[in-house]
Amino acid sequence: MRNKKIVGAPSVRRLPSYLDIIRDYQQEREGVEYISGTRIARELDLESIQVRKDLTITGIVGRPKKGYRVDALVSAIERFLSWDTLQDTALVGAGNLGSAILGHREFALHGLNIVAAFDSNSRKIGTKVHGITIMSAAGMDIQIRNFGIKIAILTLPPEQAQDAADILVRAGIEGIWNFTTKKLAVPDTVAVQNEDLSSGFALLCVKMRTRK
Amino acid sequence: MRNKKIVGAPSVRRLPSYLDIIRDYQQEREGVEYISGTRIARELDLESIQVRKDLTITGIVGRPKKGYRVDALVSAIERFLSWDTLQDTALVGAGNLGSAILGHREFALHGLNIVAAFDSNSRKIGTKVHGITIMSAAGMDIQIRNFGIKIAILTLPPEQAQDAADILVRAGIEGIWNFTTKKLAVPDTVAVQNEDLSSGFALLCVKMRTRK
DNA sequence: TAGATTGTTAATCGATTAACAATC
DNA sequence: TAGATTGTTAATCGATTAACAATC
Repeated sequence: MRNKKIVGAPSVRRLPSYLDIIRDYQQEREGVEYISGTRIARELDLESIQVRKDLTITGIVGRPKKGYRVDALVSAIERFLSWDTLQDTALVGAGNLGSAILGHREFALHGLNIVAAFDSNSRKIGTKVHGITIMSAAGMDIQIRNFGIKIAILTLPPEQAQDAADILVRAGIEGIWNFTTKKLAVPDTVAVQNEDLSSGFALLCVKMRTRK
Repeated sequence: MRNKKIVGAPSVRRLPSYLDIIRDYQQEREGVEYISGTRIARELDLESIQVRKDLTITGIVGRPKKGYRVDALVSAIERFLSWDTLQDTALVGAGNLGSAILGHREFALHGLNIVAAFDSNSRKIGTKVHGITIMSAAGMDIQIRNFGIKIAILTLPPEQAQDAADILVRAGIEGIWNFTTKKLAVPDTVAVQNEDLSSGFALLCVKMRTRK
């Protein structure tokens, strides 16, 4: 039987923010060995029990009264998220959003390493965006196989999303971070994470209305 | 007593995707009067009961056997999200991510109208990004009052986030869409929606690992 | 030691799903 | 009419929070 220990999505989503806090703490107070769940919770305005519960999924074990070893905790979170080695990634669609993602330096702290970028617009091909040369979408499958890339970021017009996904899957991609509004049809061996920017804005609008 | 009917965040988050589907349908089959929850669910790979339940929060009433009136449904969702009139918004921080948001045309379909953009980098001030002139952050409070802007998008370096938030609150901002990693301290009359891009990537990484 | 913190087990809360009568 | 769909009420599932013993 499989290691079918299922972890909750909300917990996984909070881990990156914990990681940021812990690293800040590590830098501010160099040499400090322990950080408590209570402190992480305070910084993020959460309940400490939630932080402790979330951290258990990484396998970290703390010490009563002291907290968690700072370096061990960073390692545990990184390992759990597979961020201990940078994930080589391809960006597909170098428009506004794609370019912004290419230039978002903070992603390097979160395990993301974009090694190739593709676009079908011939005027963009060969140009550099934030240090990465844009390549033709025509040779995408070969390049992805050559680089051995397993993750793709989809930031192209919705009409092209499914075609691109098909090519990516055939090229051996195992995970797609989908910023388009289109639902993708892929084999269930391929993980898809849909990112819908407007859902957050919708929530903000409703919060504002109910606050009055 | 207040109209304290609290609606769930997950339901609100799904509404924009329903809106997209319904509008597509409206365009593809012009003149069609009804769309069923079943159909929306199929497009998005959800359960139809979930779609029906979500739609009730907008106040829409459907007709058994037929579904929901297409135009009434669009209106109901838009009204519920306050997207029936475009929300005038200020963008604070015209870096990579900020510029991408300025150029993201799809937001206009989701109630978002960016009417002013600010940056503290003097080399950017006065230049145009996607048709919007970047203004000096120094005069931000006055401009925001003049424009009567109630929503701000925060896309600047984390160190500057709290200071900017303080200015925005004093300038009469009622909602902040926060793309920085910093937790903001604001009066509880001000709504804040935190957007953490790396949380989605974390989830993708974990999905990929547990899929093998 | 006393007080703070962890980690486990139980209780609560909220969201999703199921069942089904009402309806066109 | 028969079959599809809505909307309501109940059941299930999962996430958050509470309580508390163990520990350093």
